[in-house]
Amino acid sequence: MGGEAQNYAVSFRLAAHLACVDTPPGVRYALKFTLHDELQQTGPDDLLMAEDKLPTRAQDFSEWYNQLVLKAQLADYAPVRGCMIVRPYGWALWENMQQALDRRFKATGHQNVAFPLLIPRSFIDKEKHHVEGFSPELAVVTIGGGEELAEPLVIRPTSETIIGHMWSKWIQSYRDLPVLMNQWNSVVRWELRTKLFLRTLEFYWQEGHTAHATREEAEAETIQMLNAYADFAITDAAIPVIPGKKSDAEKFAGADVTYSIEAMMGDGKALQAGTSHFLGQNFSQAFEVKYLDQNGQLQHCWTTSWGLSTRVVGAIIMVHGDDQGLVMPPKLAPYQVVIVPIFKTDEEKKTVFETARKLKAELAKADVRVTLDEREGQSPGWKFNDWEMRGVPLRVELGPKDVAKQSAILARRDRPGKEGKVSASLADLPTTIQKLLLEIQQSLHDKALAFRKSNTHDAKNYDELKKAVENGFAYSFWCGSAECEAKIKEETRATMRCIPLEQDGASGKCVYCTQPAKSKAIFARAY
RNA sequence: CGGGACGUAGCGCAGCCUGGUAGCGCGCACGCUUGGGGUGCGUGAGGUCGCGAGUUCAAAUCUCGCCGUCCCGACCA
Repeated sequence: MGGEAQNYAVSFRLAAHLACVDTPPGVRYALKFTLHDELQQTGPDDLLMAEDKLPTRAQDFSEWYNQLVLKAQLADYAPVRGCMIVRPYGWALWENMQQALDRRFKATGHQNVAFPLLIPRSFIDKEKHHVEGFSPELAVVTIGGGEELAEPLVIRPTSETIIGHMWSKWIQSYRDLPVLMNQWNSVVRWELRTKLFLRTLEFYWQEGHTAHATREEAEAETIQMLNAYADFAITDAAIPVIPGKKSDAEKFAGADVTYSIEAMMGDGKALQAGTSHFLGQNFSQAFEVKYLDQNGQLQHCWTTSWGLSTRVVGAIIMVHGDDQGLVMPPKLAPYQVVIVPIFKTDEEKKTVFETARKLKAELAKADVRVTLDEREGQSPGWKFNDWEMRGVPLRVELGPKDVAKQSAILARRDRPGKEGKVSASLADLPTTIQKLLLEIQQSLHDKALAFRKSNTHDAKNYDELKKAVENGFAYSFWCGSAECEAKIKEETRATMRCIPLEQDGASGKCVYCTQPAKSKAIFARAY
């Protein structure tokens, strides 16, 4: 049975109760206070009334996240530990992300492919670092068709090996290069500690794989795709990110250099939102991916790989979400606009729906992703809250008074309460809405960037670093030594997130050992 | 893998200590009411009490074992 669901609800109950106490007074919280007062009089059972409220982020960020994913119907726990089921609303968001990314991949000459789920165990063993990195988290198939397999198969944790194997057959000449491929799939890594979207045993992603004739070209590809991810995060997901280089301790097993984009979540923790690896010749040597160059010399290819996963769904939740629930960036939102009809009598219902359906068609025609909430039995107020929780960027409230005036109320999700509401005429609603959506997109990004800035500190010494990573990023000089990095991690639980590619060129003293340091790095506690 | 919590209706819980006909709320279905910020009332459907042994006339309840989930840590491109 759903034991997984029980515990969060236990704490949620408490959380809901505490939320009643902690929430500052205001119009929209009046109900909560009323409930709380009743609770005091009538006993704990009436807490049930508050059960569909979220905990606040300040009170329990982790619980807020867990609840929200389930309540907004983005995903649910699968019957297998650590696995998730992505529900239609969550998958619709992922599909929009896929499209936004796929566009960029195609524009830079990549083609989509599909490699198999099962990989011979021996393939993993061929690249030394890769084995070390992945062995503990492999799922292995040993029986097929009721028979013990001669060679165990692993469920792909990533596809470098099998792709390398095939490339060795396909690539012979410099004329065959570059090879620019990408695949959308899922991979399995046996993680010990899981959280919906952020770390699950199986997760959905894309993995790009490319092979090049020269180191320079492969390095340029690595950076190009890192930039594509950054552009996607900033312009489509409205998430400001820091592109940078990983330390040896944090890089991908098998890569020469790993780059990532790092984002700050609403609790000040860091999340690696995409990675791009320069693999050097590690895999081409292990799998003998070779080509004959213009001079008739046999050369090993230079390869790259890069990936971005459904983890970014988690980032969108944790960056933009507020105490009312999700806030979807308009460019990726499954629904950009929801129309909530308001009526009393059957006659009103008829005219309101007529106008609402017409409006929906017009918006759809203007390429706005719109839904009309035709559910029976729920009051408009209930629907307002429901769609706010689900993060729809813009709500259109349409009632008899509006139809009479040929106008509608627009409510912005990013500006809660009455301030976010304006009246707009029906005639030019599509234009007004398109403009508003762009505004919301921009304001989400700006707000997230302002938040990151205010929680990032140029920590000049170790004490300042310790303080900074309590609830944000420390941006500090680092000498580059693994020892300093390890000590910092051990003593503060903060890891070296990345060395930002953009540096101001100054040099200083390592935040830990005070030895000369040439570049600054981001340190933070991370998901 | 260590520490903690838990598993009873779709969901959240009570019942267990002290064994004796399985309960409450939400949700769901139906009806009325209400509807511009989480309406109110009534009626109704819904459960192998995680699984397996044991003790007992009798087990949701006591004993043992197993399985599973969540949280904290360790671990984690």
